[in-house]
Amino acid sequence: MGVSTRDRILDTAERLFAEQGFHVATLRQITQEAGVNLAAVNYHFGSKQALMRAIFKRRLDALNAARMEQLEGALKADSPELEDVLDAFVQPALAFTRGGDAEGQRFMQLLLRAFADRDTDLHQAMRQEYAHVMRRFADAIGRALPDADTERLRQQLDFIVGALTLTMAESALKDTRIIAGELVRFAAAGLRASVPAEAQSAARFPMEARS
Amino acid sequence: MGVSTRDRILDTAERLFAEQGFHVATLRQITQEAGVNLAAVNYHFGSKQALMRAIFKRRLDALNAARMEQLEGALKADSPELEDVLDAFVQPALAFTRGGDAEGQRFMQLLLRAFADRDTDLHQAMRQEYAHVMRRFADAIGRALPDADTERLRQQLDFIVGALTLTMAESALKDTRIIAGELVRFAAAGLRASVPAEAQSAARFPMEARS
DNA sequence: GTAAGATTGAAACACTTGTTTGAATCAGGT
DNA sequence: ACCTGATTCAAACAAGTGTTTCAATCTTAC
Repeated sequence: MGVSTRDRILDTAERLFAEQGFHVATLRQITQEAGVNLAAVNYHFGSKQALMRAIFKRRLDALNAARMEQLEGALKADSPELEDVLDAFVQPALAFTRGGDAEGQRFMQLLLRAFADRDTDLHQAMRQEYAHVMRRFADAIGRALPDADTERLRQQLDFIVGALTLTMAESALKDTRIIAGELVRFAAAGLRASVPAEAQSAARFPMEARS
Repeated sequence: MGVSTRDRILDTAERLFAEQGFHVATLRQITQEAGVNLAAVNYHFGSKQALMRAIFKRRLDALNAARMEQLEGALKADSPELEDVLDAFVQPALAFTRGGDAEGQRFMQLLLRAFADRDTDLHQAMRQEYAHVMRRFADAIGRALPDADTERLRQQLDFIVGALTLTMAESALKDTRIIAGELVRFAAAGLRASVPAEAQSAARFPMEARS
């Protein structure tokens, strides 16, 4: 049978929130395009805000789970490869749903809006859910680059999040895969450059003291 | 003498739009905090939308002008230094107004919202104004890295825009200067990595330290 | 089959929004 | 002083918002 009312609302609202923003997309538009009654949103979710939270939770949980799973694979090795760690962060962002890349990009647009909306509870909730995963990835990158400064890694991870979110949300759909690969290379070089050159060579050739 | 009604509206609306977003900040709140009459907005600007456009024009013109001026200085040299070009892009973003960094950060928040608002005329206008400057910077980076692929440079510049906009909009105010420096280093390494190694060493020693 | 609960439906509610109006006030020139 | 246009002001307007209400309908279990 057809999808439940609840799911139809979730899908349609996600699309319209991403396209138009939370305050521009109205409940009347959402319920009309979803083919459900206006009151259904308040019945199933309680409020428009709660609907937004439900949308976010559904996607963010899936995204984080996919990231953690791929990260675990990358960390199997004794000294994980930096590019594999970055792949685990970037790749799931564009194909973490059964619906293919389109849904992934749509959620990136939503995520970008959430980043822009400081001082909202949604922003806080997202940052909080993000924080856990970010810490794990910062640790993983630290294992791939043992001599890097941890605090700086955290900072640079924010750069990567910004580059990923904005380019994924904005780029043409067909380019996302290529862009993801480019971003991994770009970020890997940026991260490696922050490790002091002496430390890198000193680790490999401990006897050689360079000026 | 007090500031004109028009300017008071401009300043207050810019702050509230950045803090709360275009649709959440109401004309009644703006005019009340600015200490002017409600109808003053429509009298001086025509509409709420037109007010937003005026705010954007004022800042974006100033930002672009500051960037182009600093870029011109960096391009004085025969072979411009990559870090100087990136500085010309990043530094004006956080201190391009007489009011200091706070206004700069506030506009970065506004810019982030504009990026998130695809399909609006404001987004289109911003991208269009941005496009010109971006092309100039892509060219300048191309001069600093003669063997780099132009198309890829354009792409990587988008990474930098994303990293800059999101981190500047989000970070604590006092950290912006440090972050800007970090971003320049991070981006320079990422850009250099996309140039084939053989081409690099053939050109010169690219790793020379920078203060 | 029928009672109980979950879900849908149409309508109304209370409120806020951006905008417009027309009179009152101000500024500057002659 | 006086006129003319620019600006400010309080009030109203029309439209749209999220939410609530309560009856109608559909599900499910006994």
